[in-house]
Amino acid sequence: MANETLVTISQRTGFSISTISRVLSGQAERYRISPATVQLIEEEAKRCNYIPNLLAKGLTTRRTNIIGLLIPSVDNPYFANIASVVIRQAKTQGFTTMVVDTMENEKNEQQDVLSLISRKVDGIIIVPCDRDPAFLERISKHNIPIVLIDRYFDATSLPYVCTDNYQGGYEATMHLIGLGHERIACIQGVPYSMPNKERVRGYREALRQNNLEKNARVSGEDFSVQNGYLETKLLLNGPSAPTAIFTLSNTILLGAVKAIRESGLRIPQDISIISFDNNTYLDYLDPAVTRVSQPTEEIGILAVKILTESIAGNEAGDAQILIPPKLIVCNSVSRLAVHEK
Amino acid sequence: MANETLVTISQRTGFSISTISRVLSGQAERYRISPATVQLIEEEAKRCNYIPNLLAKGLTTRRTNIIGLLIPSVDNPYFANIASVVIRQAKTQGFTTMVVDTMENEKNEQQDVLSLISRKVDGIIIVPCDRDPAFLERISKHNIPIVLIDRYFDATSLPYVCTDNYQGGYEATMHLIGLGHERIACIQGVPYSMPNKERVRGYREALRQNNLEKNARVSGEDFSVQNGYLETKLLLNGPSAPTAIFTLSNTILLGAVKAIRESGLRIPQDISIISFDNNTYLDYLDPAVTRVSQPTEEIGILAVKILTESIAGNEAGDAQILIPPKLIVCNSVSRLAVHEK
DNA sequence: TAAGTTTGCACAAACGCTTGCGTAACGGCT
DNA sequence: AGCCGTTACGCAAGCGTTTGTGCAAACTTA
Repeated sequence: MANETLVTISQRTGFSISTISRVLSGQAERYRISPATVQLIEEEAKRCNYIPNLLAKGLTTRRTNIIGLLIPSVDNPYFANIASVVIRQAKTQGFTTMVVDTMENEKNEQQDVLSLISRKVDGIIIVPCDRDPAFLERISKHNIPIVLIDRYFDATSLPYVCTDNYQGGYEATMHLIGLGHERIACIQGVPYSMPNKERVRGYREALRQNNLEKNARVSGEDFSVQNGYLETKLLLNGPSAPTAIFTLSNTILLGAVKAIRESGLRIPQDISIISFDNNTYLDYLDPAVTRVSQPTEEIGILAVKILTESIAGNEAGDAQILIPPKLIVCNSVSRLAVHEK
Repeated sequence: MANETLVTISQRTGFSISTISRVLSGQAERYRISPATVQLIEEEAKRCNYIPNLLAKGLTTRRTNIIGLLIPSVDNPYFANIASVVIRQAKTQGFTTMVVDTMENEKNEQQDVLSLISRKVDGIIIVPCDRDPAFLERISKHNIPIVLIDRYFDATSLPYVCTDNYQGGYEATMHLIGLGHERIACIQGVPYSMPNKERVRGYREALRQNNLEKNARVSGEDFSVQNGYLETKLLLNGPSAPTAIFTLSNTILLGAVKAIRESGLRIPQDISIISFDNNTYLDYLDPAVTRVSQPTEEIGILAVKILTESIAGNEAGDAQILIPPKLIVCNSVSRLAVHEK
């Protein structure tokens, strides 16, 4: 009872394989198969639980309706969220998604991309962790569409959909300044990564516009809880401690919160904090954390849209899109009285 | 430069397709291909960037080295974590994972399973959301291995790897009782789901062993924040409010915390709380939440192991395994003085 | 009724790979 | 010289589809 194929149905109904194929793939009228025949074949297919072999179909049609999604860590809620959106959105377009976890390792990334190509995915959506676009650009020439998300490269023609990290950094900092803060420290993640660079650029620009550039303090080296913790310790114990800290990711935030609590300081009375990345739990911290929320939903949806268009041959494929983030204001930032400055 | 195949390599090297195939799939010595030939072919393959077509390979070998993973919600950190483990573990065994989000919908689930079978996955790991195992059992007869995780069915021979939810419910409740609590309310999720039933059973058994069964109070109807919020409101405003609340999931917990805060009560001084599910953020709530942590790592690893064994033909395939959870003690439960009882 | 048109389907090649079997060439042995 | 065992590879079938083309039979039309 296991493997029904077009052949077995053909034998049992007496029609040729091609007729069966056309009926079962909805091409009946295009090939003028009579309604009677169609019904016979469809009934038999149903009866014997025919399941088409998509490998064979893919081999001949050169289309698999699979898109590959590569992300650095499925375990990170931010990426999991994006994956969730992409999977759902792809499904509405008739695509199945293969999710690969590159573990933030460029070696893995290259290997995984090749593996997906081997599997003949129709297109690839990727959060690149390589510093160099060369590999992906080469792949892209192989006429397989690629869309970058969350991170992009400086001088590349690869299409991307990302948060406008510059604006996020800028708005967060302006928010702090607007409430009277002047000594604002920024704890960053991986310094060379594009999102990080842009966030820092926004931070600096906001300071500059308010003649505070001399107060700029950027430290930190990766997107880890540990990093947030250590850098915060240093800030709190150093000279002229900041009145506010801007953490560039949710992980860094957690480390910062831990360090602040250990020091006995209260948020926001003694020190204010603002962060990048959104998360349900941030509403349940005490106090709820003011943050820059990235438009994951829009990113996922747009990426799929661009990719599927490109797969369909419509060259909307070279879109390079930045989506503005949203500032979610909660209670982790205090308004400073003038004398406190 | 696009599509190199065995044929093109064959033409350029002058060797037959079969020879190329055997060399490139490491079967060279088994078929006594001379070292000189091997080197020639391998060099040419490298030079022209040959990428094997796994569709074709799958068609002939009837093995794809893909496993399908179906989970109810990629967006839920608990499931995302499991997915992460499965993907990583599967990769070490040479398998790629196709992740599908069933959105907690049994109709989707069936459709998704069929789709994966169409794609000729070698096996399936699934968090079932159907109440009835009939469909999966039928599929399983189709000689495609299936392993259930996180949830299982009562009277089925399908292999599974799950948390020992009974023990989790029992230990959490015993922990509360041990600290002097006697009025312990339990807010549950979907009542008929196996994990929920088992957790409640453990809760009741702990009460019973301490002659507190008359105090048992189980309410709630699904694993949502909303549910946790509403049920907690009811509990706090009802007669003889509990001294402790046991929430059966992280989502329910969040709702409960919100309700408690709104009521002005303090945790744990005024009311204690303990929850199911682990999450980094729980350490950063104030206070950090005492919780029953599910062994996601072990579940994922074991599930992959059982599945791959079964795929390999070794009938370790009918394992049914419960793994004990771990109690993580934080500060959300107070010790009650005797007179407070 | 002959010629032309339409209807309804079958043939067979192709997709890229694996694999059982066959066999030519060569060397060693008697 | 004849026989045999290796060595080193090639042949061709088959996996389950799709799809361009071909072709009888039926139906029109004049």
